[in-house]
Amino acid sequence: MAADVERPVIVIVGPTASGKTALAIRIAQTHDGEIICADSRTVFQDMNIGTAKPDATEQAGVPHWGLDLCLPGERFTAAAFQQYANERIDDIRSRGKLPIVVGGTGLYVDGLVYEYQYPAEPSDTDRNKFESMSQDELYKYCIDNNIELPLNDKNKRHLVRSVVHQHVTEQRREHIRSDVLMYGIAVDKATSISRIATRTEHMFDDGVVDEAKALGKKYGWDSEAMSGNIYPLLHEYVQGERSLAQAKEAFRHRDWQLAKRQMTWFRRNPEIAWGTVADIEHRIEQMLASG
RNA sequence: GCCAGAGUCGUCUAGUGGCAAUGACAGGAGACUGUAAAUCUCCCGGCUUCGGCCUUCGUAGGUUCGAGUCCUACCUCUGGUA
Repeated sequence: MAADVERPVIVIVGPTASGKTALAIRIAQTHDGEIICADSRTVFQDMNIGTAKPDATEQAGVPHWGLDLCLPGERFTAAAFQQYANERIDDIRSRGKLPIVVGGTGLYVDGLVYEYQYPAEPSDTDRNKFESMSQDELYKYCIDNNIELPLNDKNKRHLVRSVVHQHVTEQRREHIRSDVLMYGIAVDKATSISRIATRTEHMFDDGVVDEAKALGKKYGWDSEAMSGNIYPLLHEYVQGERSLAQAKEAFRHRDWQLAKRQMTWFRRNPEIAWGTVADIEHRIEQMLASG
């Protein structure tokens, strides 16, 4: 047991299309590892091509966790991910394997790595009540009930949080799990854009459009899970509001914007060791060899 | 050739005498603790001792205290027409 605890949790982050998955798989293959995906979209079943979820052959025999955990339309939260990931880590270690967390969802990664203390969740009806209120109403509710406003009081989701967990203020990122090693894949703009372009073509060839159509039909285009970057524009394409070329262009653009937002999140994290895929692979190899 | 209309910040766009000039998109920075590929905040002509200063709305003139807005000419584009 003690020996297991010594094994680090390797966390690999990076923007979309940076090559994290392939890197993680290589590490896992050579070091008897198992992958936990920290991704808020691949948790959904049926969303495969559009989320760049690795399929069975791509997984190359490496166990992947965190995929297909729920149905689009179901609620899957950062807190749920934290709990799930911790269970997986414990399980993987108990079997003597190396846990590798791979993620593009900053909140999921932070929740796990900084051990966010999620306050007790109120009943669904309470939460639903507040979520059905408008931003203005929530703002007023805070004022009227003397509830501390969030930093960003125009952000509905943050307002809901303030109302639901009145006055709960957390210590922000004060400590990090001691058993975690974080690596970030740094990609320059030109490379990122060209990788995204290539992947976009592959996704269209693989049938993202048909997949999106099926998803729209089955779960509704307005489903929260379908709010992800690419689906609204695919919806427009399916309805004939834009040409294939325009759809692809918009697709690449949205993906690139996502990549930038992801980087904004990761950049602030001082624990991340940045480098190219080769750099990181090398460093991880060395660390594992000496450790 | 003539008649009409149009030329505004990277793009589209508001603006008919008080404007560094509307909105959107793009771009940049940032936030983020229960759906985060979400949602939201700030910046976005230049300079600034932050009070301002300078340069801008096709080009060149003109009228006016004052012009993106009015007048003249020219250039370009779009419709119409011997």
